[in-house]
Amino acid sequence: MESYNFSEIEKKWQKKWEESGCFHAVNGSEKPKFYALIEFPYPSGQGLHVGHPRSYTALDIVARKRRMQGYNVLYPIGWDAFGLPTENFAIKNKIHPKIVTKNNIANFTRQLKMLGFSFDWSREVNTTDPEYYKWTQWIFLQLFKKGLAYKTEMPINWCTGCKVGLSNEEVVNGVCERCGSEVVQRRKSQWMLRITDYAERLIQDLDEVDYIERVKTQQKNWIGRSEGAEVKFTLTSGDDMVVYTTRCDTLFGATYVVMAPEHKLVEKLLPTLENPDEVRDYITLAGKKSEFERTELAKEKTGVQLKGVYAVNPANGNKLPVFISDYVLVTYGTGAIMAVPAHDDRDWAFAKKFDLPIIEVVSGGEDVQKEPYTDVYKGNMINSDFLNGLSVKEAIPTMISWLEERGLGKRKVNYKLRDWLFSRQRYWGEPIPLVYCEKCGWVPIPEEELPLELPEIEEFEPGENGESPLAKAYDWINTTCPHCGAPAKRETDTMPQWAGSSWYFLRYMDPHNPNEIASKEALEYWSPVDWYNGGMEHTTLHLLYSRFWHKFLYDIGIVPTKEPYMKRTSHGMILGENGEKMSKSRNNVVNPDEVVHDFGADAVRTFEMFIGAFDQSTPWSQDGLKGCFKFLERVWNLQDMMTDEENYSSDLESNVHKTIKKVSEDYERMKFNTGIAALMSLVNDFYKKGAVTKGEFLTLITLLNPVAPHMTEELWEKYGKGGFLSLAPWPDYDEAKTIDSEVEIVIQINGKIKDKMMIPADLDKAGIEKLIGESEAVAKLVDGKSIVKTIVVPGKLVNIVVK
RNA sequence: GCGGCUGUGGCGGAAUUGGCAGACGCGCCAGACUUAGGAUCUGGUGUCUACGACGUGGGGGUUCAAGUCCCUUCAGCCGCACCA
Repeated sequence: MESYNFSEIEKKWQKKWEESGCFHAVNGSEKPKFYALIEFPYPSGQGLHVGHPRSYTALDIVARKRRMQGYNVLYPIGWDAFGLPTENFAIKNKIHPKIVTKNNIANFTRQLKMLGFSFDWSREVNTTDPEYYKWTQWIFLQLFKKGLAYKTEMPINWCTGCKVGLSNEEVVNGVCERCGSEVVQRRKSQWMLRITDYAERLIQDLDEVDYIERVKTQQKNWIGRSEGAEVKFTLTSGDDMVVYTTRCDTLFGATYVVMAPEHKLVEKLLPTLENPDEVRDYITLAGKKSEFERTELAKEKTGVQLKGVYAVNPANGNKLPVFISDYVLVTYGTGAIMAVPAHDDRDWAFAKKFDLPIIEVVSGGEDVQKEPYTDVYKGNMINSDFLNGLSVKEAIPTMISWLEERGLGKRKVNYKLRDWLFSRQRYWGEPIPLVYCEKCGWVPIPEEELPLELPEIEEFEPGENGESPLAKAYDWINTTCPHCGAPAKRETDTMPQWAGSSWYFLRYMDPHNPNEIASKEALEYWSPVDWYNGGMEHTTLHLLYSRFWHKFLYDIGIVPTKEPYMKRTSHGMILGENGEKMSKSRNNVVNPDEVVHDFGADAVRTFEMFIGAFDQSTPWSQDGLKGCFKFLERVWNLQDMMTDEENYSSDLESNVHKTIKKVSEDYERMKFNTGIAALMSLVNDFYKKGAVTKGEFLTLITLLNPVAPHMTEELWEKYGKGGFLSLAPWPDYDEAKTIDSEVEIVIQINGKIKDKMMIPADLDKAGIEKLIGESEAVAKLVDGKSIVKTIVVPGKLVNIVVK
């Protein structure tokens, strides 16, 4: 027997799989479908990270197993290739981003193929391919036509390094998520998508899908639904000021009101105030601060009273002072609040600083002059007129009804979610397919003109004034209005990277269709994605955005399901050997090329699955990888002790059936580490015995195939039943044979283990008790003490409680 | 501050419904085979004051029985962060 030459074997089978097209999914098949999806990678210049194969191998195992179980499996791959790193690299090195992307994709392709994933490469998509982004643009046009895309001037987060507007999500601790430069506020006209219209459905429909709980929680937290009420306060100036509150039960405890500095009413009131200059100064100051600074300085509350005006508390007619303060956000609720310092931390801090009254209206706390009492739904109402004595839970609806009857307020649901900033002043993104005409306004380009391709330009740098690089492509910009024919200009902003990844899973279903996103039949057959695995870092934004687009496509009759993904799981990170996150600066990066070269793809795949619990972060270990390589070698070397016997041997039969069951279940539950451990145990059993039957060996390599496909294909070719092992049937097990006839039970005295005993597995409680009663060993253990009681757990243990 | 996750041998980690803590792997120790071994095979390996006792971050509780359930506390990681 020749030794295990993994590099030769792996090349051989990768070639055979590719040439045969055995992993291609079939449209219009009679078989049941299974659609497994991994997050398509961003082809960065650094090449594959060892984290990528963790996710890809996991779903590869599930996909391969399902294929062997007779499913028509779609396991596709593609490239999320627009985006800033490529563009920045292009600018720095004066290479066209198109070329950079092409090179990076070539490298990623090589690396992915080297790892032997059963991707259907014939369906590869690339978000930067005009034939792909044609449909990204098409979806945008439908959003525009339905009024879900709109342009508005608004303060944006401006990255001083990338010179690009960022969404809130892309600003981390006041700096750009990508380049780390300072982010400042700027006003700019931007395209927005009305994701907020879908907020409620994005929460509600989570009930219909099988996402791991923490993903659902994160989606819900991000959308941030809150139930409360809008309450109208009339000002002494005669104006109405509406506040939003979730605690309208505390209305009697309101001792002042606050508006955001940007609130429209402030501007209006300014001329009538006693202190307009002071107020104006404060507004200017607040406007200069970035959102980060405003939140960063949260400890110290600031604000200015609008002198000369008061707000009338609708509950009791009290006149309350009116403030502006930047602790109130203009973007949430109504941009104005009623302050109840006794029962809100922020209001309390503000009241203390400005020496405002603090009135307790909910009992149950300590002295509210010393600290606010903020527990929700606890305590009873006091100092609150008709609410007195009610619990908080009762008081809220009572107050809302009272307000509604008098036209002073109404029930209101608010969301933290804001509309999606969809414009980027960048070159390397999908052009927004709209034209601005002086007469007609924003006009969509005719669908038959899609794709609107990116113009070829020389300079990709964004302008200092924040203009898109496309603004310099004069020939491209200047066009005619599709509506009236007058001279018009194209939109020069491009779409964010999220755009192409919001619908790519649909394109895989029918990737070469020139007429539609995908054919109706393909969408009907493949939708929804059965199982989507990806990183926790994408569980808020990418998932939310793509669910939003999918719901929109559902609404306009394109896709057949409300939700795109039936099941979502997440993998943990692979850390450096020192337990820290892998990074160049920490010098702990593991290069997939090197480890595959040294130990082979099968060993790397096996190790990445064996390394630890799939959803948990775990450090890399070169020794652990070696151990998995050794395991594969032990499987390979079993050839030497293999007999011709086709059946399982009688002494190991039960073991084999148990292993089939365990491995089948563990792969489905993503407990790959314990599944592989079971295979290792079985191999150890063969070694202990010094023999393995051919039947046992073939079952072993079939179970191992999804994890280590190359080596097992090679062994199947030598000993198996012909064809690809990857397409051979998954082994069955006989439930009856997984059950032992005799089991070992534990004898405990007062909960301490004293002895063990083999008994027939089907013995019931009474039978066991009888057996124990007759046992001399047990009698010795009890030794004259009186038995208080005996607990019998069939098949597990007997606990004798003695005195 | 809010939300979520995690604490188990020297290390990575196992342990359906409370029922033998430490599966499997690494590392380490010993033996076999070897000219040799950073190869391979076999055996051992939680701790201790060791025929017994103690052990799942700490403290308390429920139970015949707790890594698992309850209360409390500490530490670390991740996400959000003035959202009224």
